[in-house]
Amino acid sequence: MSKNEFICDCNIIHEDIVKDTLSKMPEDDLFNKLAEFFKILGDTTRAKILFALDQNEMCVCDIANVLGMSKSSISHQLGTLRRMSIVKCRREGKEVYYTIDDDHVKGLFELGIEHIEHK
Amino acid sequence: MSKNEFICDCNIIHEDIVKDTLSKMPEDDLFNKLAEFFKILGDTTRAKILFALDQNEMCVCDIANVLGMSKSSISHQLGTLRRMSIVKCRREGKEVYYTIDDDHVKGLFELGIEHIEHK
DNA sequence: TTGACAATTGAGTAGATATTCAACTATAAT
DNA sequence: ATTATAGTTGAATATCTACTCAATTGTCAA
Repeated sequence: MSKNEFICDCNIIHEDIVKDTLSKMPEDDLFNKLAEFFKILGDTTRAKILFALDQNEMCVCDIANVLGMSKSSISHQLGTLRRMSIVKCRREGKEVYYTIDDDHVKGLFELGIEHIEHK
Repeated sequence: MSKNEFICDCNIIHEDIVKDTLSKMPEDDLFNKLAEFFKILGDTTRAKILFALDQNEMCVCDIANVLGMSKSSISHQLGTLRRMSIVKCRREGKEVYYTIDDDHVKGLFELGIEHIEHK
């Protein structure tokens, strides 16, 4: 009597396949972290910000102008990217300059573009 | 007088940097497609489904049991994955069997896990 | 110190989306 | 034909999240 019987509304059809798959499934924590990571690029604005920062280090106003969006919305997004350690920033006078702080972002872009081109 | 003046609420601070970045930005369409692609793995349920299907071809009920979720919610997610050509299915009697139909999904998982481990 | 501008932040809002529920289709077995 | 099971689908709901707006902080210059 598996735990799933209380949550799931249907029968197991191939016991062996289900058992095998279950034995290979990583723990929930990994999937949560994975999903959190992919959500980062799963938003047009963040994708643009990161692509732009991959070209040049930039301050908030300049990023806002590149994307044609409000300073506030850009700052909010940069905040979430900062909290996730995807970007880092340094203050220089009145401006705050942002750069990418994660080596895997570029790889993600490349895979994503490959996917789009091959479909 | 750029188009952005009407949308953006702040001044360009480094004209040269902004111009350079703008010249390197791909068109919106690419970012929309990229974001759409990354959203796929940006959800715990879909990430689990795809990981599971990467282990074994499976029917809907078996997937539901592996994840401990309802048949309906799994079917809904499989529907969106199908519409995006990320998975494909074949019917065999009463069951419908799903497999992954995109070569880049595995690469995404690997990059994602790498990111998590190196942080 | 005062004014101006860059940036951040919290609250509120509107739009997106994942799950549930119920109805429905498809197939197989009796 | 009827019944049972696998799967799909649409509508409703509840949650999440991106942006706006307004207020605030930090820094520089006069």
